[in-house]
Amino acid sequence: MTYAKIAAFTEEQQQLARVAKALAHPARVAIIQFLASKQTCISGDIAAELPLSRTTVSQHLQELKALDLIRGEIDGLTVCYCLNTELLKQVHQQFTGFFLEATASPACGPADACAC
Amino acid sequence: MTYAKIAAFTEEQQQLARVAKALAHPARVAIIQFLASKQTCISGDIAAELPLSRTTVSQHLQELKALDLIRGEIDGLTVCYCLNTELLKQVHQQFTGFFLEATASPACGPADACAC
DNA sequence: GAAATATGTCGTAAATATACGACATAATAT
DNA sequence: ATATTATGTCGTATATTTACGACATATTTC
Repeated sequence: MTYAKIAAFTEEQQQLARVAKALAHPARVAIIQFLASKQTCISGDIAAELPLSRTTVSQHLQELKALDLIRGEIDGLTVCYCLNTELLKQVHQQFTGFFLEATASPACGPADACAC
Repeated sequence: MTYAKIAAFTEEQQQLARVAKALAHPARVAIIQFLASKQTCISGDIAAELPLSRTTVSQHLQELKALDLIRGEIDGLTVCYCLNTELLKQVHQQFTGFFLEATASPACGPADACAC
């Protein structure tokens, strides 16, 4: 009965954690950066740019696609991936809200600790 | 020889992924929000606020502490945790840079796909 | 139609993460 | 000194992630 107490948290917390998890591997960060750098939507030869096997890259792509952060359209033989910039903007706002909340309080300084 | 190809990515990508990973579980998001909500730095009775055992919460706290996102000072019997707001601000900027980069290109719209 | 090409899916091995009970430790209280 | 309290650490069971080779599928190209 171990594991998966995730449902006990708020939907907001779960949502933030889900997106954070999508960014929690350098390969997925790199994929998003790569897609952003290309004006045209590049197909799965993304794999050629990364130090990972094609299969593994495909797996990472599916994870990003599952959250709808990226989209893929079949174009003949190749698949054309692109960023869902609308969603990414929403996610950015979500993170910003979280960080503003977290950095609002003075709390403890950089080197010293707190004084409770 | 499987696993851990992480070193092959840039330090920037690894750093972003590391922080994202720290936020990749709702419990850790909740912990940060809880610390932010309290003016005083609350000790480990954070566990009482979360639907998890004390041990598990302690584990999550250690993960956040390992990245220096939170700090803990021993105050007699209790440990006084607090947010490292300075670092959180830096992390916020880092995420903002990433998201701005990712949302800069027009790419594909919300419902339609890309046109390569 | 057959060969080549681009992808996705499946199976699987190894590494990590999650969750918690049982102990160990240290400090306060009695 | 002893009991109580607050924490951390260890061990361990289970779930998930990461990584990749082997196949299956679909689409061009010849």
